[in-house]
Amino acid sequence: MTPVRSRRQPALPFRRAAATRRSTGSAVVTLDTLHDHLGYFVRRLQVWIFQDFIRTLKRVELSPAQFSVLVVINANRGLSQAELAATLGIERARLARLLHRLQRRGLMQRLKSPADGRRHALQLTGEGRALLARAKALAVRHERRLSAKLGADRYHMLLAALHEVLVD
Amino acid sequence: MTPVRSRRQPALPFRRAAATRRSTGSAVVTLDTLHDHLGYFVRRLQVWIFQDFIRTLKRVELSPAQFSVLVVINANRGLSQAELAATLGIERARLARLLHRLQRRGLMQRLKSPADGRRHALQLTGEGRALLARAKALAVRHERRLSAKLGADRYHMLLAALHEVLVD
DNA sequence: CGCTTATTGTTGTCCTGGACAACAATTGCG
DNA sequence: CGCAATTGTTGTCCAGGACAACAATAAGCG
Repeated sequence: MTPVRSRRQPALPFRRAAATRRSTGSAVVTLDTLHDHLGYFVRRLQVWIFQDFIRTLKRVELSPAQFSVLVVINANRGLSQAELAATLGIERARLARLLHRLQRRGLMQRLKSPADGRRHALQLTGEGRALLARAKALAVRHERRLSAKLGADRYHMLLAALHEVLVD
Repeated sequence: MTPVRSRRQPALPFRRAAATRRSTGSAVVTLDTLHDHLGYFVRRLQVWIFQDFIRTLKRVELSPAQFSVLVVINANRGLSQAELAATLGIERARLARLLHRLQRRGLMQRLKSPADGRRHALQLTGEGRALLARAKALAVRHERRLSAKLGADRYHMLLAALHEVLVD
């Protein structure tokens, strides 16, 4: 039940000598208690992932957020913005501006829902689907690089664990 | 090896019925290939962690970045800003402004390094150490909540895995 | 020693993103 | 009908990442 300080790790500050070794050689900086904060490492990993993702999808000029938006619209044609925002955990306000840019690029359309005058039925254009196909192929490459960084075993373990926790 | 099964678009994959169920009841939105992207889940987890961390440390008014800065300074007295920035993966420019605020709050000091006139030797003030102590106690509570959300087993697994990957 | 290069901290600027409020149009429902 | 809720939109504020420029200082090298 005690989250910090599992039984696997001997009490505490002994191995804490496991500090970050700088490239300068002898200089050593201790992370101290940050070692016991999962959020710190999750953030570091997330930064790495985003940087690699952006670099890999440079050719199609899609940010992680834009990519996820296109994927979900493509898989759920006619989706409303509120549903999309709730699904991806994006704010409605931000999604509106995000879609505006994608629409100006000719990647998707907002159709007025015949049943509900407030809703926009979202769908990709042909161009959007074509770009998304290219983007998905690049995203696979990114994912492979991530798997290589983590090690295939750890990669699958993490994916399974987070899937189990976050997919309701 | 292949992390993503690139499939065409049969719109609704079979087992992909593991879609997000909206509170509205019947409406189901598919994440499609996002299920195969670790970055998506890492980001969702990171958002959750930061929100809980900020809420938990509300009393001491410390952001995750500020907290990490104080922890590392406290554990490495006399550190320079460049070293601190490199350790935490923060940009020098951003760290300068960040420290400015912490200094105005009286939590830390920049002392001129006697050996090197360019460097600032960073150290916490008494007030800073006191606040950090309170913050650490709160951070432990946050960590417990995170462990509860993930499940203690998964929590320790994730921490060990990321530690192994990201601590060089 | 002098000259050039590197490092350190700082400031400015641009842009993305999260958070929140307000609003018009539309729908749902008592 | 009349009022509350929903949807999409816009405005604003602020944290944060990225990048350039700069002065002060140090280090390397002839």
